[in-house]
Amino acid sequence: MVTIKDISKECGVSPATVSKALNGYDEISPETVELVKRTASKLNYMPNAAARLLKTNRSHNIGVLFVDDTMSGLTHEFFSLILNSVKEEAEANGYDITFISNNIGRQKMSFLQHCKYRNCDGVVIASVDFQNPEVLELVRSDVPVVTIDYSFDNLSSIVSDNQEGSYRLASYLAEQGHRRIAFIHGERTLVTQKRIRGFNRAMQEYGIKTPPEYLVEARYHNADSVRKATAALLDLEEPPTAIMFPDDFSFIGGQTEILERGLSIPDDISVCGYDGINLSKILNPQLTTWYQNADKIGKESVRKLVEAIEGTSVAEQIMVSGEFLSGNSVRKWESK
Amino acid sequence: MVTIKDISKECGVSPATVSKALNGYDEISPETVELVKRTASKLNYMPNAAARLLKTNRSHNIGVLFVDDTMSGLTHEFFSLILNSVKEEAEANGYDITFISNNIGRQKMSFLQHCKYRNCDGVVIASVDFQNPEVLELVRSDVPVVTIDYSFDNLSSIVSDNQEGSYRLASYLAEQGHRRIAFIHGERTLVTQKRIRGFNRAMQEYGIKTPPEYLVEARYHNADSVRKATAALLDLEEPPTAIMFPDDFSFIGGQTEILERGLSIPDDISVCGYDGINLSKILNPQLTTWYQNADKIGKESVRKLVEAIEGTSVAEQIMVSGEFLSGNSVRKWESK
DNA sequence: TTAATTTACTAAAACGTTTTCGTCAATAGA
DNA sequence: TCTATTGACGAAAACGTTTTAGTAAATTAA
Repeated sequence: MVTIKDISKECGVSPATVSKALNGYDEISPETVELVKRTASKLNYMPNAAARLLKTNRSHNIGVLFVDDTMSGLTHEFFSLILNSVKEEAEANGYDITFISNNIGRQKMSFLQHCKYRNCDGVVIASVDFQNPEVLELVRSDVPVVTIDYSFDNLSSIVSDNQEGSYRLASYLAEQGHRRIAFIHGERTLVTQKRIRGFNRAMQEYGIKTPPEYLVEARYHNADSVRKATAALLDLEEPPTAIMFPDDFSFIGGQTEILERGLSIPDDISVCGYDGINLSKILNPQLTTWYQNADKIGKESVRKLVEAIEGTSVAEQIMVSGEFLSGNSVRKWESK
Repeated sequence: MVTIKDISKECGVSPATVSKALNGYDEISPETVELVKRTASKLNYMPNAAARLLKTNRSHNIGVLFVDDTMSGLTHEFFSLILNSVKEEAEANGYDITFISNNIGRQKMSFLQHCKYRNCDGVVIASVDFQNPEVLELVRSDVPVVTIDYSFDNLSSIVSDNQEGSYRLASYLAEQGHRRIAFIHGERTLVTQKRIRGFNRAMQEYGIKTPPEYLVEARYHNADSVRKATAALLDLEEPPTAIMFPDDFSFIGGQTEILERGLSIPDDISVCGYDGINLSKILNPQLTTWYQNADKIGKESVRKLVEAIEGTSVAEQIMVSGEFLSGNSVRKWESK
């Protein structure tokens, strides 16, 4: 391993000078800087992140806390997209990312402990149970934190405009003439509440009375659970003519149920999803859905986090807007 | 930050003793060990990974090198599954994972340099271009490496049984009476070659002559490209009665083409995928496919890597077997 | 000319561990 | 009883950086 000392010997200057030359201090003469940099690259020098961290207390590492137990974290396309975007933006800023978990080796440690252990400069939190005591401990600690789709006081957060999304989808269905619109929503998180609010607002604006049976809970990203919810809706005496699904992926569960009953989309029943992931575009029929800008969500959260780490950033709640994606899964409904 | 010194003061012993007590050296009396451990947890002590690394040269960090440019790395369900499994097995062994990239901050650095910078104890490589000079540099370096689905001499590798997979799928189609079987395969990587070999072997065993047009190249995980390949097959004078697709996800592209031509699966045409990801199970009709044990692939690669890091492991090529997943996408074909 | 400032550099401490080599007492062996 | 061994611990160096507080020479100011 080639160290600063090797360079200092090769150049005939002190290690301190090498360090300063490499880090752009202005008290080193241009010729020395030049010499040091050249020999550094000649020797293929790489600074040792650990040694640097030990002195500076900056690891250039940001922690990522995504889903704990539900397991669908890395395989959930929407979150994969966010993760990917977080990774890229972090790297662009000179940071690596570390997954924060709470069982490393045989030793149980809390999320916060894991962060301290790895000296994370900050953490991006998404898709976890925000009531979890360990998450709260982390949030309230001195580690800079940015949350996605959930907001704490005094902390920056990036939220997708969930209310707008479901509002627009529901409005669209109403505009197409549907009056019996059901909404299969996910578990009752904050995100879900926003979406329900958006749905309700649309219903109200179009003067549509929605029977309570039309609002049914299922599990995000879970085709089975959504299939059952769909079945329940289709079994109603007055089944809906349009269904809004919790997300694009789980919609496929509903689709299965619909097709197996000999119904067709969109002739017999109109549907829309949520997320606007790749999958939604290649399904047949192409799914009408709401695109969430995962890329922007990821980038913005890293941007805010780096601000929080490096400077004095003021806590801010950033709303990332989405986009209506029209497919072929909704048809005009003629009122009788 | 609470350090070993704090504990040593609290206990009235030297830092050396604390370190030894905490790390289970046998030269410390049981009472002292007990005392040290108790005060450590009382003070909520966490060792500083960087300081430890500096002395021991072990970061307890393993690098993960997945896809560079193609971008479909984290959003590719199959690789997500491997990544997830790698992460879990790593954590179970006391390691964190770090994504290896070659542009961190504004500074361009090679994969190897990134590994050195972060002091990765070892690296798992998958789904990259194994001819890439930077990848080769890493592979040939002194950093322990395990590769997935590609083998180098003197290095451990974990490979999925690709030949067997496509052999079994093709055989199944033949057994169902199909004689015009096409294979849309991915880019010509080693994996693809194995799959083609498996396919050919089955054709040979069943005495089926496959015209060259029946073997067509498309891009993995790319619905568009696969759709075009499908169109080409259906445009043939003698179109196939069964098509094997490169993977479950991209099959959807083919499905779109098939449905748009008014054909139905499996009545008019039989299909099968590859991977056996979640998606394949919820599609309608359920896809006949080959399940690759991503979980095992991930776990085994970490197991071998940890062996390579910690002890003297002998380089070994581990074959992970898959499983035939029968769906409803193939029908018996009556020969005329 | 002398004093003050600037320029370009260095010595050395520090970050939090681990580990080698002692040391000193207590115990065992002869 | 005297020596050899064992047990339990500590001092201090080391890992590779960064950074503070210098210092000596060169330059400028008075």
